[in-house]
Amino acid sequence: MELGLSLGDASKPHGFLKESKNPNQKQKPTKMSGLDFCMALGLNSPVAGNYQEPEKAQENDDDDEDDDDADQISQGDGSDDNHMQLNLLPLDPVNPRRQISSHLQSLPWSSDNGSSENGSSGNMGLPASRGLDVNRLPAGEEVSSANSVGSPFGMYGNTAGSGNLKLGGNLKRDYFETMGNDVVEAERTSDDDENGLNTRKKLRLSKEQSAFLEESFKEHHTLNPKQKLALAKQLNLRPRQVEVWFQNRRARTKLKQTEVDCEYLKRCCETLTEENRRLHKELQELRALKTSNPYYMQLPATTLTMCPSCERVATAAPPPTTTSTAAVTVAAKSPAMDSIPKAIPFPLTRPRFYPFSQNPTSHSNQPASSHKLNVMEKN
DNA sequence: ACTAAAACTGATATTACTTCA
DNA sequence: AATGAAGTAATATCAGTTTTA
Repeated sequence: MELGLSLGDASKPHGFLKESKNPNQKQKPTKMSGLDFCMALGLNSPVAGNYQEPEKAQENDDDDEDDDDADQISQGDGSDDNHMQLNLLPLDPVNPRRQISSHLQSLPWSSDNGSSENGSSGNMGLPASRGLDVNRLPAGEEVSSANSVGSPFGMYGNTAGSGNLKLGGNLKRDYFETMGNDVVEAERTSDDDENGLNTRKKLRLSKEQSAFLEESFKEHHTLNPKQKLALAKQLNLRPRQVEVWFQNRRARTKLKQTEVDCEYLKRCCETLTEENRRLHKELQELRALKTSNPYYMQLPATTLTMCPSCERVATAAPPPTTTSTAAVTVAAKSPAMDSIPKAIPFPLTRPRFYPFSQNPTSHSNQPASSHKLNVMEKN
């Protein structure tokens, strides 16, 4: 197996990435010239899953513990069996983000790989932390979760899925996160290599981890990079796992909220439907009243009032002393009554003022037909 | 077989930076 | 030299999907 990846390094004849995507960038006197991006790998082993580079990276980490500012990594044991070379960009003093990326690439990859034993720790009885050491990160720099852990060499431990480096889109995330997964994968399946298992293993979070994440989620639904790293370290997880957990947790919250909203809207719909049905019934009563009492519409002015308690329109003549305001004023012989539609379009809103408001309980249980009709004759 | 959850993928928005007119 | 527009890269987040215990 042999993989090569080169950007702009003429000494590496990997032609598939020689040209920049952006034609403009080819014209730029870029700082990358001379030392761009170069990865080369030669593996004689037919089973790439057997690749043990992460452990080597761990050793390298131990040796270079103090070399935090290394901006270039060359990996490889010099043997013919495993060729590794990784030349990365120097730190860009102008662009912090790129500086971060470069710096992170220079971080000891195996910080997450070395100790998988379940040693005790002071963190909630969880295994001893093997996460990324935040103290190694430059102060003030924000680090994305995507590339904060994992070794790029781990990707070569996965023959099934890796090898086709995607360009564009979430290149960096895909690139480093995939490799991060593969690192863990290589770590986890080191015992299963003989089975050729390269499928991803899903880690079930422990109850303690989930509970701690839940508590954190109660405080804030999103994490800044520092919080993410701190949580990851505390829970002995990769920052990517913490990030994914929060993403899924937000999705679950949103889904639940959607269900609640849906239920509420369903109830609203039922209520409105019932009200619509009731109003239709009242309308029929009014029409019946109109036909049964031909003199009714000859009144010069008619005031129909609605009971505030039972919300029905009164249909009987009012006592002479009634002075309530009109809910609906209908001029006699006016086309108003005739203009009441046969079918009331939905939604039908209820009247917002109740002329019986002074004493609504006196007739609240009376049927609509027995209600008093407040008719105020102007003349 | 089903489900919940972990993980992945593609799209999009934002921000910072570089280049160029 | 200053400046704004355009292009690019890095990053975060989300919606949808896949995978797995």
